[in-house]
Amino acid sequence: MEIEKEIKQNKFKDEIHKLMINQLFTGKWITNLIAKQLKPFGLTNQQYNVLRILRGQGNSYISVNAISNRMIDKMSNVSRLIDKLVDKKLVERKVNKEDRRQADIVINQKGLDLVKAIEKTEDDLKANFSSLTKEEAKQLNSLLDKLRSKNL
Amino acid sequence: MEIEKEIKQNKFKDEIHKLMINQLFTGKWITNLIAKQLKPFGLTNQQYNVLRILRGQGNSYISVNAISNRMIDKMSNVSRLIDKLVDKKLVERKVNKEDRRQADIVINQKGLDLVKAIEKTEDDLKANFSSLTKEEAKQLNSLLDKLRSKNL
DNA sequence: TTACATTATCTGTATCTACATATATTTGCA
DNA sequence: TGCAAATATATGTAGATACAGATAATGTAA
Repeated sequence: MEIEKEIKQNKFKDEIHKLMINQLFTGKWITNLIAKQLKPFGLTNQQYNVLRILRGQGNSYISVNAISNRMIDKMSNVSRLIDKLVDKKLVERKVNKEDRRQADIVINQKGLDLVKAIEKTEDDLKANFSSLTKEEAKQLNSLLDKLRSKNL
Repeated sequence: MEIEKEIKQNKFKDEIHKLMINQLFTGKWITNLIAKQLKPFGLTNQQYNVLRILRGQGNSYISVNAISNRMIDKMSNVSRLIDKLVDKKLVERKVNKEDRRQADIVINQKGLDLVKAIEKTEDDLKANFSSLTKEEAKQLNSLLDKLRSKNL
């Protein structure tokens, strides 16, 4: 549906204004789709994001700060996010030997299994994006990248 | 910056996967820009969204439900959002005469003044989007609309 | 080596959010 | 009419989030 109908607004001040709204709306739309996908697994979007980052590290440990830099949503309290994952016994945390300020985080087998199980539902999620051709998706990606590139 | 660099991920499973991440990231980016714009005025993004919807109604009252339908983020607790705006004396709420279940909301002069003051800072916000031509913005808008249109 | 700045993480707090449920009112129909 | 269903909004609760500041360890320079 066109953004005008989604939020019942029939005119925008200009194309940029419309783009902002459209972008916010679409971002929220995807966030909700993912939240629905994750709900049966008891994970929030951010927790899942962290688990996938950790899986990308394989067996090697990674600091809280490094996780934060890789997150889609670079929020301030990755600590408490890790707390939750530790509580759920999906990841392990220990103090770094060389730098005792630093926490070393690693995903464990239970965490890996969970990520794998969630990925089995990826097709259902992707079905929501079938309206674009691969070429259009590519074009959209490059426009989004360009949008964020301030050339002031 | 390309999304790969923003989140330090050098490959994505496919174009759709990349698009999801890119979209989420860009949505968050805009949300944060707006939050920063609004901070000096003591409003959250959602509160501002409601104020603008109310301004669009002029002097006529509008129900909580109708506000919710027009919001970018159709959250469940518009009631408490209105509470905040009433506390700040920016809007007024009264019971509808014909249907006593319904709350009638209207923006007042202080609310209108605040919206106007915020709009004076719009140019600063828009400067962040100067990297796209009007034509590209249009193209992006139509791709986003198409993205959300499930053709299953 | 001691003091100060820096870095990495954690915690306190207020607020926001999602979800379920409650309350109040109105509608529709037997 | 009277009563169940539907509707509109509000509230309770657990958890998430943003922001400021605390804590602890490390780096650095006199």
